[in-house]
Amino acid sequence: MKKHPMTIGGLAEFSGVNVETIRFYHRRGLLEEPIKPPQGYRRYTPEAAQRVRFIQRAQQLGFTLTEVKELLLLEDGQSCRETRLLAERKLDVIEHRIADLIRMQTLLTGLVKQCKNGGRFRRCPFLQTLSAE
Amino acid sequence: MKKHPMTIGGLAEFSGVNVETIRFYHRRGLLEEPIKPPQGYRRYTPEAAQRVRFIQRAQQLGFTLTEVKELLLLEDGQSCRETRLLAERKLDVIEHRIADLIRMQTLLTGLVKQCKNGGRFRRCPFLQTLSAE
DNA sequence: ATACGGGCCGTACCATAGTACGGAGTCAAG
DNA sequence: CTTGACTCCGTACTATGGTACGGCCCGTAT
Repeated sequence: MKKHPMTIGGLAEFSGVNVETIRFYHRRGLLEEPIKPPQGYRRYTPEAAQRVRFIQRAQQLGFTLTEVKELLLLEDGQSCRETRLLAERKLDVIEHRIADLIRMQTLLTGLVKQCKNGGRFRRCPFLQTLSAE
Repeated sequence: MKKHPMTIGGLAEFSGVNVETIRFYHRRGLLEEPIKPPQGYRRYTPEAAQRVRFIQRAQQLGFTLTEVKELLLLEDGQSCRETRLLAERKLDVIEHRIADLIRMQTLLTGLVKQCKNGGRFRRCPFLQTLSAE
């Protein structure tokens, strides 16, 4: 861990993100701008690094930055019920996405199989399917 | 079916897309611009509608417009082998995406369950997990 | 005291797949 | 022959999650 009134570069490096990403999070209201002397450099406490980690984890779970912002608000209030609702909605979205992808996977697998079986002199079954009436 | 030297609006309506989308496909080189008297209106044959359908189906299978363009080129040559390679690569991507989503789903489901079991007086387990060191 | 690396800021840009806009021209019906 | 709907075109804007740039300022080590 860097010695801790870290500069933006230190925080970025420690968090494994780009400096611009930190600035972007400030703009998006995901990360509070640390107190900073006018015309001076921002100095980050370890809490900022914790916030960034929070954001990264939430993103890994499929939350958009807009939703992460909501989660961060909820975090301050520790509203478990609302948090759960957010998570359940996200779970629905994820389940739909999985179902869509599995449908694609099934169709694609079938088409690829047809291609493999097809002789060199038939039209490509894949392209035929895409073109069909 | 509309009577067929269709205008762009007719094609769009028939295909269930926006007029601007058709124009966008022209710009992207996905749809050939039909012959048209200079200063006149574009007139589309049913082949154009078929192309649009091709694009839509390929998109439903998870191909990006850039890939759809490749598929359209392949279609003209009917190169089954290359088409299959494209499809197999896409299948890989889809499988990875499914695996990622299932990982998210598992984690989220677990966290939601913890929230349900948790009492009113503990910190929200979900938020706690996101914040953890 | 000065060099130089890093931070400051606003703004523009990336990919993706379109959508919207506005002023001018065209086409067809009445 | 006029009206109204449609089309033309280039350009700008949408959402998403950042990345890049450039001119200037700051801070620290030498």
